[in-house]
Amino acid sequence: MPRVTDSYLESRRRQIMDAAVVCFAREGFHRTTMQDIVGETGLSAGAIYRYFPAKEDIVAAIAAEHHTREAAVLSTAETARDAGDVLRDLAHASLGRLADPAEQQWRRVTVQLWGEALRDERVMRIVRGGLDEPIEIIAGLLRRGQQDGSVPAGIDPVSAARVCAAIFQGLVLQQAWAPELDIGGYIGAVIALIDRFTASSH
Amino acid sequence: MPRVTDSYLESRRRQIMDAAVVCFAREGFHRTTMQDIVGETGLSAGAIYRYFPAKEDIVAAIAAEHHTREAAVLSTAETARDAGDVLRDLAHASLGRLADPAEQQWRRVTVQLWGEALRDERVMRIVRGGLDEPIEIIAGLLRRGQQDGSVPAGIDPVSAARVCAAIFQGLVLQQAWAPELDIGGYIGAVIALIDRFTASSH
Amino acid sequence: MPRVTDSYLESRRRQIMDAAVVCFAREGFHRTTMQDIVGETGLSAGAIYRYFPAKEDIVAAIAAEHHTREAAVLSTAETARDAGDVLRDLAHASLGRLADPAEQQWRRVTVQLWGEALRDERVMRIVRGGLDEPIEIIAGLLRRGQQDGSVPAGIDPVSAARVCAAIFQGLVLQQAWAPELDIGGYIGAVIALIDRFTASSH
Amino acid sequence: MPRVTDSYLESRRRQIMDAAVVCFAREGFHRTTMQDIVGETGLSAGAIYRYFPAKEDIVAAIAAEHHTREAAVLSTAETARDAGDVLRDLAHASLGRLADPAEQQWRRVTVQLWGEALRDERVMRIVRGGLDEPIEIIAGLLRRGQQDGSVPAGIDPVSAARVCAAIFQGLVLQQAWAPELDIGGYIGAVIALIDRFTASSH
DNA sequence: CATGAATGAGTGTTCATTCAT
DNA sequence: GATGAATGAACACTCATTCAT
Repeated sequence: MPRVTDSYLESRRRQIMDAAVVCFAREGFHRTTMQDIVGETGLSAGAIYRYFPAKEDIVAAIAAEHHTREAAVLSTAETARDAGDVLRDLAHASLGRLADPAEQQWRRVTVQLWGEALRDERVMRIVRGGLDEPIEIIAGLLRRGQQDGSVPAGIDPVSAARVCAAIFQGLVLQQAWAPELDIGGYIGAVIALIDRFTASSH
Repeated sequence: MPRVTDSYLESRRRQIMDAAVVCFAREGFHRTTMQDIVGETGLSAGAIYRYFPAKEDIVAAIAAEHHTREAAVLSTAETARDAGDVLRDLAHASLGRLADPAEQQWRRVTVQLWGEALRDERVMRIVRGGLDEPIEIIAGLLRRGQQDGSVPAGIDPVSAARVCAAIFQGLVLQQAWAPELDIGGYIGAVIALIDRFTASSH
Repeated sequence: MPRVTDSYLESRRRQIMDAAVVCFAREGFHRTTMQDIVGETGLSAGAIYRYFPAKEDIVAAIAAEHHTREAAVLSTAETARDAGDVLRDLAHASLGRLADPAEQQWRRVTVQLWGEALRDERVMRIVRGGLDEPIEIIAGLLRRGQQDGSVPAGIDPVSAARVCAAIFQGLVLQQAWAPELDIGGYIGAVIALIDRFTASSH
Repeated sequence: MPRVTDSYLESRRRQIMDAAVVCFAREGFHRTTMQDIVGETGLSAGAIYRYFPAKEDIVAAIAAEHHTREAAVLSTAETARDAGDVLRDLAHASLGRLADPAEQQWRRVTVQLWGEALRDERVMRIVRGGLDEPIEIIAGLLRRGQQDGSVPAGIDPVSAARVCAAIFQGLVLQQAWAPELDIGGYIGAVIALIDRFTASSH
């Protein structure tokens, strides 16, 4: 089966990562054995090691992909529009995405990556990138908002951005625990918060 | 008429749990071996099994203790004072507690418990209790606030309470990842949010 | 079974090493699996790892014991007697020992250790010690013999000692390959060589 | 009418065997993977299996080539010249060859073949041939020497021939372990031994 | 009652070999 | 004919748990 196209190789990687996500979501990283992944992919043990040198590398690859996906959402925020509008868009985009049932497994994996980051330097780097970049972007946004008066002065923009990130992270966690959670309501509450916070004073 | 006093037994449990927290914070649940805990306690393997029938039970016991501690903070919220004041107190109490460096290890363990809850029904029950009770209390608080007009109507109190919980959870996570994080600034931002949100309109 | 005497522990080590020698002699280091050793000892896999952290450590321990045994033979040579007499004693002692059928397995293991030394620094150190020490002793002996005239001058004592070592090593190898080899005849030839070499001139 | 010439096929075999010798000398038979050989040859895994049905066959082929080379040296001994002279020539030829640094890798492989012979019947046959033939030749030589009086009577010629073989084997081993060894000195000592042993009685 | 040596199923990983392309 | 991706049995080693002492 040699002399194979790059896209073939890439699709094998996908296959393994997808299977791993299924397993990790179901059993956690540590309770998932390579045999579980082997079973889920339909490949052989050896085949998997052709694409990933170790189990940890599958975890890291998943974390990295995760990060890439999440970063895509932020690109909408880079505009120079009104801070409140951008925050509202961001809330809808990032929180709204969690309503997609197809993403359910990712949520469970995300929560585990949070813990894994504490043990695995590589995962930490990836996962912190997924936190630090949004914080920076939102802090910049708030700073600009403070300059044009749409955001209250006297607040540390980075801390406020951390609160925004927390609102996202907390929802990820809560939804991982209770998938039936009312995301629309949650978004509504967040929007109300933003409205109040960035309310143009009369 | 027990051969040894209850307090003796309890202190042994403490000793094991404390050692386990040290190990779990350092290496994670799954990378921590019973031998690690044995080494950290100075007890024998057999002795530990006298107090906990299985490794998972140590995890569960730690989760339960965790929950108990956290619940204590909430007791201050049960008063009938002004919603904004209670929220501010709660923010100071619950977030401020994270500034205590002695609690650092717990934070790392907490993040892991979040992931463990997804796999262990017992841990899930405990850990969700630690989320659902605060949500209920805060939702009640907001409901009362909406009645007396100090909280904007038209917001789902439970969703808003979830946002409050998220603000706490997100900080726990962010601090586990970066212990040097500026908690004072974070609290400031949260207080500003509460101020705006519960601002007495007039 | 805890609180066990040192001699108990020591006898377990022996048991494992003896079993390993049987396996290594039969199948070689690399073709011997830990399961083979488990089967031969009657112990469990885990038990073996309590005494030796890795398979390589069993090999190293065997090499070390080997070396100790061999070194014992040399102690007879340290006397200040006539060089020829000492060489003859040494030939009888070291070569004669190979006639013991109980040592048969060791021979096969020895030959494998020779190759293993090329890959394993630890084994090399041990195994070279088993060569360098005898060479030094015999070279000293020959040097003294040259001074008192019982050994021909004009020969490099270290090189001659290497030849002596080779005569031993070669027999080990040849006997490993053909256990039925006539050791008595071999010793006879060696003794004749020594006689001629150290012939009292008159 | 082969599609490719025999010499092409033969040169492919050479290429593989040369690469294998490099790998075997570096890592030993068992630690060398087929991938190592693939990497060293630049051929594909499949290609190698066209020339050698199994890894063991590469080892066997190397052993056979080894034997062929060594046997060539012996051809000089078949003359009917004086036993002492032939032995001296043989010593120079066979031991002197070891001084060639280009042969260094072979020495390391040889020592491993010795151990491998104990496990692999095919290797044993080849490698024992490399011992038995010289022994036979030298024993014959000594026997003739005993008849014409140039070699002391009363010594078993086969045993003495074994000692000669041992002197060669021991040097191979010692040099594999310490390539910087003084071969000239060693040959000097051997020649001195032969001189004494075959000294024309007068 | 405490101990810690023993257990053994299970783990992640390797690698000689095959065979679809 | 050549390729190299795939195979999968086998490997060294781990570790939660037990129980003889």
